[in-house]
Amino acid sequence: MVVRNAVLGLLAQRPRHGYELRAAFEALAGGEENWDVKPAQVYTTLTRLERDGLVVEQSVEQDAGPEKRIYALTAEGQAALQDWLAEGTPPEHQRDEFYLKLMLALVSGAVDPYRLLNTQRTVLYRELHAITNQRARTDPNRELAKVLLLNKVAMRLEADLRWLDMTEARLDEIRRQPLPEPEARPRGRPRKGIE
Amino acid sequence: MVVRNAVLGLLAQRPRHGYELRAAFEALAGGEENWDVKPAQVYTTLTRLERDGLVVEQSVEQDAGPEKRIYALTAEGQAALQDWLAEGTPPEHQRDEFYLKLMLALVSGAVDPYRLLNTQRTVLYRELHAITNQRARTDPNRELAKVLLLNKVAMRLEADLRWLDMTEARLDEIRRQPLPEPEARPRGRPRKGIE
DNA sequence: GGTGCCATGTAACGCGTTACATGATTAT
DNA sequence: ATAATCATGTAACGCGTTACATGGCACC
Repeated sequence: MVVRNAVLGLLAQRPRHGYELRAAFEALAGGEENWDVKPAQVYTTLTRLERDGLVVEQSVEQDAGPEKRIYALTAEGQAALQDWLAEGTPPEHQRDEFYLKLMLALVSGAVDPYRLLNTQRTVLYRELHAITNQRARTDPNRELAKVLLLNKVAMRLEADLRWLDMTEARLDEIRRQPLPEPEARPRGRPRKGIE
Repeated sequence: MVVRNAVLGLLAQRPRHGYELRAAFEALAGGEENWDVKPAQVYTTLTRLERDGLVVEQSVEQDAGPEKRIYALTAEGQAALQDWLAEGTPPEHQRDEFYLKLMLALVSGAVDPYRLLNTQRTVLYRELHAITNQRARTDPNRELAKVLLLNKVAMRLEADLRWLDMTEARLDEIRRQPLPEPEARPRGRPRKGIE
């Protein structure tokens, strides 16, 4: 969904061909080490967008090199882009992988939960360190956008690290708790009216 | 990937059938309002896990009701689970949707970036408010795990809100900057040796 | 008899990845 | 030559969603 709309946004700026879209996307998203879009995705996305009438193949250029299929936004495409930009962006799912992993470690008993927390702390610290270094090497006068992105990532990592400490302090309490057993719910009794 | 491994974790605790897995997963992950796994995903996941030898169909029970196909972990499945739990969890992609949206608003000129920031601030505040209320209604003695999850989400939202303020303060500077134009790169000249 | 829960699936599609395949141009 | 960049795709698969389909049981 994000890539699809990003393609629309870049075509709103000016018509482009697939290869160019890929490069432009990665430049905006913070470089290929951060968000690597595969060619296959770009071309299939363009095919679907054309099929859905959000984009048209404007022309095929060929100036000393391979042919370039140039796409442009349609009115429908412009509208779709505007809708997407106007919408609020839902805080990308609290489908939290690490939290679940910790819970599964507790119920399955397969690994030591304290080891899990320590491993994760190391991962986050390393990542934070890498991000901080990268930020220090980035010139805020020429690449302010990138610095802002790095700040966002760093702030999230710091929040997650604080959470790890908090959670470790409470871990013994969680272990003493019975974990939720949903199959204990009574059968066949409607429960809608209660809530 | 997460659901797949979560299924392994729940089967490590004890053999279960699909419907039961779904309920158990949602109980662990913080309720269906937070992470809703569709039946289709559970059953297709089980099929693939069985095909890959991580899980076997142990038996088919039928005690006064529909039949239940009960699955159990294999040794391979146990090993796969342990690998997953032992691995660090990569900080789920800095593929940040809102950041990209903001950049696209700037390059496409389709909407006012300040409006974007304000909309997002409202979204995050509302979400934070909802989470805080939910946390206040949750008994930390009976559902400590859920409280911890809510804390994590709240801490991230607070970090994102602080970032929004920071970014708004810098927005005029970003607007004055030329955005990266990757197609300005010279053609056909190798660039690996430079980096 | 209707509603709602228990329990199982299939089909079709979107998004994303990996691997494969082709062919032109340009720098060394 | 050969390596790298420019430029386009197809095929197969995994994950996830929506929609559809089936059937038994329990409660009112």
